[in-house]
Amino acid sequence: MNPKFFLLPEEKQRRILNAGYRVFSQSPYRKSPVSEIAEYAGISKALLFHYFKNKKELYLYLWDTCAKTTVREMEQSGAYEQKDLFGSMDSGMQAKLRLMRQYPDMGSFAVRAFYEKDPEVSLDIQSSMNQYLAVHARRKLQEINPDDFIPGIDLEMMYQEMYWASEGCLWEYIKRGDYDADGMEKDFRKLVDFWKKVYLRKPGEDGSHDKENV
Amino acid sequence: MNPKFFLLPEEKQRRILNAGYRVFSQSPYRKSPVSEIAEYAGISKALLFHYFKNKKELYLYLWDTCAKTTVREMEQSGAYEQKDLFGSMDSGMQAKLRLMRQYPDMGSFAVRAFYEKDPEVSLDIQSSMNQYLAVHARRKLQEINPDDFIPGIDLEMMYQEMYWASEGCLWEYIKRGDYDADGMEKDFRKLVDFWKKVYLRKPGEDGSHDKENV
DNA sequence: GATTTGATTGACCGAAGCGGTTAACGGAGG
DNA sequence: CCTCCGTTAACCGCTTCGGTCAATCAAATC
Repeated sequence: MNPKFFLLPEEKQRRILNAGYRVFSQSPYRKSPVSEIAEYAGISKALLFHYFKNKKELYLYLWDTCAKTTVREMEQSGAYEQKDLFGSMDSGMQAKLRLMRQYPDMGSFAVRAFYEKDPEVSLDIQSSMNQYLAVHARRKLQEINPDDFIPGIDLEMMYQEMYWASEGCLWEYIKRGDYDADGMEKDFRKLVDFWKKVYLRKPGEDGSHDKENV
Repeated sequence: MNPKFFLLPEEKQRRILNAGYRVFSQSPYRKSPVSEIAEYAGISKALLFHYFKNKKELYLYLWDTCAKTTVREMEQSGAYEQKDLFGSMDSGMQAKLRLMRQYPDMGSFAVRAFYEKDPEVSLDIQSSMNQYLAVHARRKLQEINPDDFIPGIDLEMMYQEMYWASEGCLWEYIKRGDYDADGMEKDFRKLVDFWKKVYLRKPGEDGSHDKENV
């Protein structure tokens, strides 16, 4: 690709990225025309082909940038270091929302690209994905303290359930093309509050040792 | 449309429906070629145009059939009459799974069609949808008995949360193109069991009047 | 003011794909 | 042998595709 792309004003770069995410997230690779991307970005198709030598290079650049941006944002959020489970979920969601505010269609693009079947790009996607997965640390449910939660609860299931609910909540917006990050945040906050009330052990309940009961 | 379509063996009709759901669920209306549908269905494009006079008619027929089939299946499931909240959720999910076994892509098709923007079909979709919504009864959370659940819980939020979690669980399969209805059912069952343990009031807890404590 | 330079684009190319039609095929029934 | 009818390959005119290129234009340089 043409290195002059990086000399463009940041806002113009982002406009091009977002146009690409948008178009590629709505149709499979083969049915996503470059001309449509150029139109969304507000530039001519010829200029887009001036920065990227062909459609495939543009697509793979989008994929790579999307992965890198996500990893960076997640690491900066501190979601991985946090001890508190709810705090870590909150940090993760904050990062997700920050991404969505800058790149509304990046998430949908990532899902679609990950499951893309077109032989022209699928191999490159998969191999670069494996690379990222190798670096990316696995989740770490084992570090939480079971005594914090109501007795007898299946923690694995609880975590799974919380994950599904937050995904379902987000999808509610995404599937109708609504990018209201503030609305999502509000809904998510309500979810977390609800979880805390339901899952966390109430002080003074039949724990083996309740030292704090002021 | 050609009434001879209905004289076709049922399995062939279903193959055509499924081919249509599949293709139209993966790209927007305009980018979903009829030829591809014919290929999936295992017939020639000419024959498809023999049954449906054009692409639009085929699309709207799919939409209409999808709506009718869903409504029928939901009504038969008894999900609307059930008093027990979990029982009603279970019936609903059973119906959903039965549909998915027969028409794997119908759900994705319905979502995509509902949000379709193409002026050639969007008006017809919207107006027929309003028709269905007028008939379809609204949810009825008010009928459940708050005393069955742990005290102080926000029932509205609980219902919302359960809905999101089940949607998120399903989406986990759908987004990766996996139609394993058995797997979905197993996951969903585990969800319901988890909910029952967490949300239902344990006998002997501090209710205002615990008459049953044998 | 003339000239160079580099970003940007309208117009274009051959190829492919689109929705839709038609003439012909082929097998079953009379 | 002919007739019917479900079925299709081949075709049509048109649009759209990925990609190219010569021309445009404004700013920098002389």
